[in-house]
Amino acid sequence: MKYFHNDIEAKWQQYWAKNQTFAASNNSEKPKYYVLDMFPYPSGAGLHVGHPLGYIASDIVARYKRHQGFNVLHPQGYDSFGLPAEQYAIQTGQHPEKTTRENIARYREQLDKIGFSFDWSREVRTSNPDYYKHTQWIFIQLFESWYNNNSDKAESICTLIQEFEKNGNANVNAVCDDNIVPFSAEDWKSFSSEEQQKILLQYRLTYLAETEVNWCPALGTVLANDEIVNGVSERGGHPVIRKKMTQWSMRISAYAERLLQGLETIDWSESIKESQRNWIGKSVGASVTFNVLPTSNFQLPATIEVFTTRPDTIFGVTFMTLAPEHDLVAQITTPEQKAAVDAYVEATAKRSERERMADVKTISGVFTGAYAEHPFTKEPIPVWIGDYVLAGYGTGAVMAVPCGDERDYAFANFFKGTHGMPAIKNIFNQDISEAAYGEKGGFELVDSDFLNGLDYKSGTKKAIEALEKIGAGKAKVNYRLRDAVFSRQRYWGEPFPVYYVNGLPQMIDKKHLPIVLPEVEKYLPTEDGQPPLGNATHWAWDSVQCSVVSNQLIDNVNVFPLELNTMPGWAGSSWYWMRYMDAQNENDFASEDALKYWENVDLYIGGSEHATGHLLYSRFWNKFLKDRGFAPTEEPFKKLINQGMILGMSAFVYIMYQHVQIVDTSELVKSLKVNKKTYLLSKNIYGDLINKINNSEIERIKEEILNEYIKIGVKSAVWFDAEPLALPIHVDLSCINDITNELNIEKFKAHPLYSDYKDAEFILEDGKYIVGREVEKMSKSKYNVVNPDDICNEYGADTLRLYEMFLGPLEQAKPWNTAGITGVYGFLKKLWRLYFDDNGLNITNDEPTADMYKSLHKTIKKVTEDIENFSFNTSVSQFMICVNELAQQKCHHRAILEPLAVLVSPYAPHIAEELWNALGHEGSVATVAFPKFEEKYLVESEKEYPVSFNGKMRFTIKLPLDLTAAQIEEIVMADERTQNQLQGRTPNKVIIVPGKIINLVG
RNA sequence: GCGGGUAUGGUGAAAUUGGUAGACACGCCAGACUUAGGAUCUGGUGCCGCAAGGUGUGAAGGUUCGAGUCCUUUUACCCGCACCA
Repeated sequence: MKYFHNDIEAKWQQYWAKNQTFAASNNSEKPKYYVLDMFPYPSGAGLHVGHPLGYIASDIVARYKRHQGFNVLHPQGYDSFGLPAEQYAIQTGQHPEKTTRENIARYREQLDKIGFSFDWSREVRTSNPDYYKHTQWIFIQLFESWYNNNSDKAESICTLIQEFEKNGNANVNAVCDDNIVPFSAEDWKSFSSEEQQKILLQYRLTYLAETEVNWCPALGTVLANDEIVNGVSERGGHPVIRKKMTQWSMRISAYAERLLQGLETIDWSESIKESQRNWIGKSVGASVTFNVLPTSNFQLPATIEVFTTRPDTIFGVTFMTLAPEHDLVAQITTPEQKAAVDAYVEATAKRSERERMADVKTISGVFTGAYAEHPFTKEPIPVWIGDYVLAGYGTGAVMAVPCGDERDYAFANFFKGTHGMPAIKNIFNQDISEAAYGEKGGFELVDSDFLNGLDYKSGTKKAIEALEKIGAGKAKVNYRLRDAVFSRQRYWGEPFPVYYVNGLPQMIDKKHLPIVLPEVEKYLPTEDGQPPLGNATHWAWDSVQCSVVSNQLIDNVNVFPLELNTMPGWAGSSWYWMRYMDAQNENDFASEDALKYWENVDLYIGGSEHATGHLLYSRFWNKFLKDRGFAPTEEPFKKLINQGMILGMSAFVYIMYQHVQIVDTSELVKSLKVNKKTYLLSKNIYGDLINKINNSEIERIKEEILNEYIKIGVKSAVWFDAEPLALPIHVDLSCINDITNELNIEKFKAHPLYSDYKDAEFILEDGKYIVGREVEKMSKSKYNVVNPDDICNEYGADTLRLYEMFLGPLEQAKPWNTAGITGVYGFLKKLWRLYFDDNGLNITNDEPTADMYKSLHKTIKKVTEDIENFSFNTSVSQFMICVNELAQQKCHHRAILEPLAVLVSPYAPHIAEELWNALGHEGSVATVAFPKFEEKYLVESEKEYPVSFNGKMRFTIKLPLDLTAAQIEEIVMADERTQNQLQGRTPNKVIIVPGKIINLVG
């Protein structure tokens, strides 16, 4: 009986689906285990072999845990709102819902083929109204909450209103907007409802505010900081500019410290934790206020607040610098400097974020003409503006201490001797003639009044105390983490459950959710620049009927306009793991019982590209929901593993055209295109060509080409080698033999992509056309994509699963090479032959030999340890060793092969089910107890000792393990091979570690 | 610049945590069988050398009886962040 993977796999996939084998129960006596994959965005391209890598690993863990007696939750779903479907809709007019649905169907088909043990009854789709109704609800909760620094958690906005009514805002210690105006309880009560709403917006965890946002004109939307990479949009690489807009924001900054501290409690890779720490960007220092001295045009009292990590250098302040966008710039600039300052501010505004970033080395700035007063010395300090100071960090202003800061140093030197730039003050007992002294140690403060003689630590402490005493500053912790912009001017996203009364946002009550995405004719922004939802004709809120009605009914009395923005891509993915716990719940995002039972994710596997975005926002929402009593734990993902990328092996052919540049003996002939013929060079011929090696084929082609030129009238042409002669182009993998790297010329010529080369001449080596190979990222445009469906059809899902694991450590990037797959395929066939011969089942009930038990138990031990350590590649090796040994031992013994079938089932579930059934068992192997390792089968009585001389292994000697070191020494010294090695010498030292090694020194 | 990571045969990689470097595979070489297949099986395969032997984990030092593993210095590549005050 042969191993037919196709029949077996189809059969068991149907069985699992029909019997709901992997449906998790929410009421179980078993301990719970929650294994989660980062759910995919269903793109039109479908899956390639890189995508399932993490899913296979998590599936192995899920299946293993079931064997270990856990109630396992292993769900899957789709992050189905997003830009690509919408861009496609804009181009084709096709509704994104339709393309998304089709893409999901294709994904599902591909996933099913690989035999994952997902509980599909819990599938989620973020674009499904049944799902986003809860996303909208969470948004409302954020709106109805504020962050109380005293309790260090989010609280209902009601508690804030009560406090306002009782005591005004004097005692409120909240994370809120900067420009809070103090008011009393009486004030609050006297405010109109609208005034009260405006004040509350300054405290809410999601708030509407005019802020500087990243606007991407090409995508027609704003983007969050994590959606911008190197100054351009992450999706599509379009430029991004700064723009002031009224947008929804999430007060994630309230959670900065908890997001940072929480990292200490979770089992994530150090690099991801570092990324998050970096993104949060905590710095400890002080805020210092400087009074601005009056000038002819500016008399009002004003202060500049700065943040510094070096309050100890306060006496080194030589000047101050404001960001060009700083609010005070316009007010304090003197008439004499106005023209220069205006010009500079304008020029800076024009430069894109990217230009400003690319151009870090150029120093620029202008003196405002104004002076601030040093808090201690009362000396006037000139105030400059410069674009090296970022408006978005700290207060957008710095106290410049050139002797201790590289950038201040460079700035001071650049403007040295110009109006408004004093000489650098040095407050370190260090030489700063060449560079600033940036270290936080190894110095003593000088010329620093009461700080003289102190170091960084004590100087900082004393400076802060002194600043507090005179009311000019205080200790402060600053975070780089900014509040996250939450509005997108796009169609394909969650609508906000928000309508506007007099421009003030009102939440729609929970019982009217979901607010369903309206139909629009066009997915583009409206002509007057409104987001795509501005095209909807049925998009107004009737606050009496409590339903969405036609825009024509808007009267701003009962019927109001609805929000036109939609939520960003990360809204739906910031809580989805909780929905899986109770995916069918219609009233709540999940029931209390379900949340309490499943708690959080035990193992989360996904790509490292989500290091800052998804993982930070998810932790934020989880913490918020925890504060408000809706989420069970402080951190959502206990352990995180990032799978490495599977890279493609691109193939290349090398084209040589005839339109190369050649030199006429009398004049230069520029890129004459003869265009008669194209040559395709085999890999090594191309190599010879670029290495300028004489090769008769190349010489022949050169001559042919030269002859063509001569035919069109070029006299006595010679080859000009400096020109690029040939270039590589990607060739589709379907046209090559993966093992021999030989091009199938017939297939290549027939391939629609390469019709241009039908008449090309193929320059072969040894009668073959060999393609070049290179490791690159797997992508459609590089024609190096390997489809898992093809692998499943040819070798089977079990082979695919084993091979993906066998490639190397899960977290490491590694190239895919289909050629190697025959190794694991052969292993499965060999495994099969332990159970079956040509006549069918071939199993004996005889007692196995000690060797057979040893092979089995060695494997049980290794595989168990490997799964616990997520070292899946080494278990596959161990399976191979085991099967090789058992084949050698002619093992057909039930007592060995029964546990072996269970052992391989997490990795190769289909064949395991088939073997388990062939052995006479009913039903699925999925929850059969995992074999237990027993030490007794591995106990050895002898050991093959390596015998080394001066650390070099010379021979081995087999000795009983119960010998003492002295006995071993005696036997080894008596051995003639020892005497050969020693040649009469006596070793100075004999090192014997029983059970390990023997080493003779001297 | 800062932070994280990686480096071992022709290739993917292993190494019980300081104890026989290269397990397991791919590829390659040789052979058996054959319905001549990209099947199956056997043996070999780090490099130099006919061999004895030498040499070998990016490089250079060090600790140790013994180092891929620990320490110091250094190089290359990958990933993140980047005028963060």
